[in-house]
Amino acid sequence: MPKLGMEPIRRAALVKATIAEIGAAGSLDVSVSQIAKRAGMSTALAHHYFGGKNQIFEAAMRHILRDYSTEVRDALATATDPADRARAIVRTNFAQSCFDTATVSAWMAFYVQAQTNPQALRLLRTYQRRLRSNLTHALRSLCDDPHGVADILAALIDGLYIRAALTAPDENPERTALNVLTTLTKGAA
Amino acid sequence: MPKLGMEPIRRAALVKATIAEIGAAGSLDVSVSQIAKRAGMSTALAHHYFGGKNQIFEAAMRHILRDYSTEVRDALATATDPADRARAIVRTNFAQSCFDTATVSAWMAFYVQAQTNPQALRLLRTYQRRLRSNLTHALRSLCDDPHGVADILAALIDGLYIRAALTAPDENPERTALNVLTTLTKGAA
Amino acid sequence: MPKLGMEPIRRAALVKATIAEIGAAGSLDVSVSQIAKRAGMSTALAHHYFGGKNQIFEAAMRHILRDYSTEVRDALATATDPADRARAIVRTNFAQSCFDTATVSAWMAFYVQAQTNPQALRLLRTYQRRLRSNLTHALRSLCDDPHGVADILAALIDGLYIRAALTAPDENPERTALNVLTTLTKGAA
Amino acid sequence: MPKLGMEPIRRAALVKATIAEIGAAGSLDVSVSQIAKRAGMSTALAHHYFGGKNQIFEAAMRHILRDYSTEVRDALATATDPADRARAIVRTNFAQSCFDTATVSAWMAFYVQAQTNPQALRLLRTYQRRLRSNLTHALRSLCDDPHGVADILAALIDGLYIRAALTAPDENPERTALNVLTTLTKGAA
DNA sequence: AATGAATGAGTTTTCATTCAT
DNA sequence: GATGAATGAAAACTCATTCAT
Repeated sequence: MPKLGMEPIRRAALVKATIAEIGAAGSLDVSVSQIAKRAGMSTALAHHYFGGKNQIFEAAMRHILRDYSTEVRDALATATDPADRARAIVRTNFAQSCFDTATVSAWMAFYVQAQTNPQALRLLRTYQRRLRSNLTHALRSLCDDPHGVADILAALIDGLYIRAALTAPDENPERTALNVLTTLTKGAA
Repeated sequence: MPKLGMEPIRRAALVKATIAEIGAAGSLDVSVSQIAKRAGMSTALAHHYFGGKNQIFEAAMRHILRDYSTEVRDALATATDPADRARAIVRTNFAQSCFDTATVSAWMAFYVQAQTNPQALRLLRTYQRRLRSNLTHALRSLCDDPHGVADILAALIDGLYIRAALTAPDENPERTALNVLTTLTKGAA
Repeated sequence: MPKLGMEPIRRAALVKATIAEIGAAGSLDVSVSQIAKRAGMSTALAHHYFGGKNQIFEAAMRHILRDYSTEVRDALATATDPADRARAIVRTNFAQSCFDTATVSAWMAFYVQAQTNPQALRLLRTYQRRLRSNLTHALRSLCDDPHGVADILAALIDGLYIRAALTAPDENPERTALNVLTTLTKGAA
Repeated sequence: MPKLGMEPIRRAALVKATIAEIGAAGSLDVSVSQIAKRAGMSTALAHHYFGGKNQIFEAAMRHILRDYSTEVRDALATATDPADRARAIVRTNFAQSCFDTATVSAWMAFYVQAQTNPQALRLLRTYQRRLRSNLTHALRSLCDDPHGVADILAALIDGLYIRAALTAPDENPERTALNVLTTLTKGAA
């Protein structure tokens, strides 16, 4: 009895398995074989549904970004005023989920991939554009140069994140970022 | 044709070739075979002089960090007052040499490696400690909380660097960083 | 051309090829590549089915021991009284099949491997335990110290085998062993 | 100042190192590089003095056999009557020195090599001929068939040695062999 | 007498991918 | 829809051997 409509289920399973394996390996050095095994299917099927290893990875990356976007949107939805919106964006970027081994690995892999894989570069740009746009919007009424301050905060968030994720897990990057937010908005936030 | 004392020459050639290959590949997915060929020798000799692939990579990473450290030291040597020292540090981090394809790739590879390779993590920490220490020292007389400001600036530098290197080559990260430096030191810088 | 259920076929082919190669080489200095070629498949497939070189060897060793055990069992089945059983055991150990080049090589390789490979040591011990137990059982009613005589006969069999296999192919080790058997059982056998 | 007459010193050092390495490895899987390092010289020199790996091994084998022969000769020299001579030969074959890891490994390696290396086969035959001849001589006045009994004892010694060396280090092979000697000489020994 | 330099050929092992069923 | 079978290509690494010095 051939099952119908398996495609989305299989694809989701593979994406999930890919992220898990990346997390376990700490890098993209993960074989299709490992992914397929974790997803409970043959490598041939993985290829059938995605066409190749790169496409599996791309789907996983997209998935991670989509998750991230959803979290940001949810956080923004509960915020009541501009200052709150700005703080919510900052907080989302340092939520526990962002420090999952798999997420960290995927993020670092993004940076590597972006140098050679146009698809990955596009995704990374999408993320950065969205972050900047969200921040600019929130800062509009809080300071004179929302664009400029958004650029600063966005870079600061990335820099603090890398340090916290890789080399300084004990620090409190969220507080630091919020402090800078306050400073750059002259307390308006 | 000198036949003795080849070891340092070969090692240097391999390190140089490694960095070049990393730059060309945009990642650490580079084989000893490629490196050895570019360095003009057999893979056997590469293994003979370094013992293994990892050690070749480590030597290359150390080389990059040493170059970076030298540039910082030189820049600091020409600075005349604290504010100048702080600005010099910032500028060095956005010098042209930092945006060589090979350097960018190595830097991103660092982030990936740091998650699983203790040696790489140690090197990354060394870099970050040094940057923070240099900044703190320069900021001592320029603001109330030199440690805190140094942390912010260090993270900001990393974040701006990644963006400039990967996704926004046209912007002027140096100016942005210098502006923040001025703001956080209340113009004292 | 059957395409399913190849695993047992391939494994058997590899074991057979391994024994043949060991025989041809006269030692365990045999590459997976040689084995796979003789078995008519790629090295990748050999690894796929066995996991690694050591496991291929282990399977081959087990196969040889299993063959030997079968021969002993068959010989014992046709014996009618204790004395006959004892003589059957001795004869089996000097049967033509024991002097196949491949078998001899595998046996000598066993001795070498036993020094460092616990798996090989275990197999060797299994063989020796079985031989001793079979002999003891057969000798029970034939002499006062079946255990002691079994130990002597077992060692004698091994010693005579090595000499016949390696350095004295013309002698008649079987007769010598049977003579000792007669002497030590005071003619009861 | 080129040293003269180094050849015998170097050769002896290499032979000693070879035996030590074989003992450490438990097999002949020992590289010239390891041997040369242990002997304190370059691989090139090892080749210079011996011509190749096989010749180094052969020299090591010859050395082991020479040592063994010396021990037998010394033991025979102190014996006073035929029975004592026979017992001395047996004892020498189970002396502590015969159970050194290196000696055991070399001995097992002999068996393997004898199958393909004529040189090794010749050495092995020399050992066996000598053992048989020594035993026959000692047994001449102790039993009716000294040749036959010598063959039995020689094989028994080898068989007991292998078992003691590889799989049953706790047993007392010497006593067993001496018992058989007594039996086969009807107590004359 | 001695060695550092160098390599070609070979080792085991892994993997993305294809295909017949 | 799903998979076992199969492989070519490549990876890292090792080693006996040669040669110029």
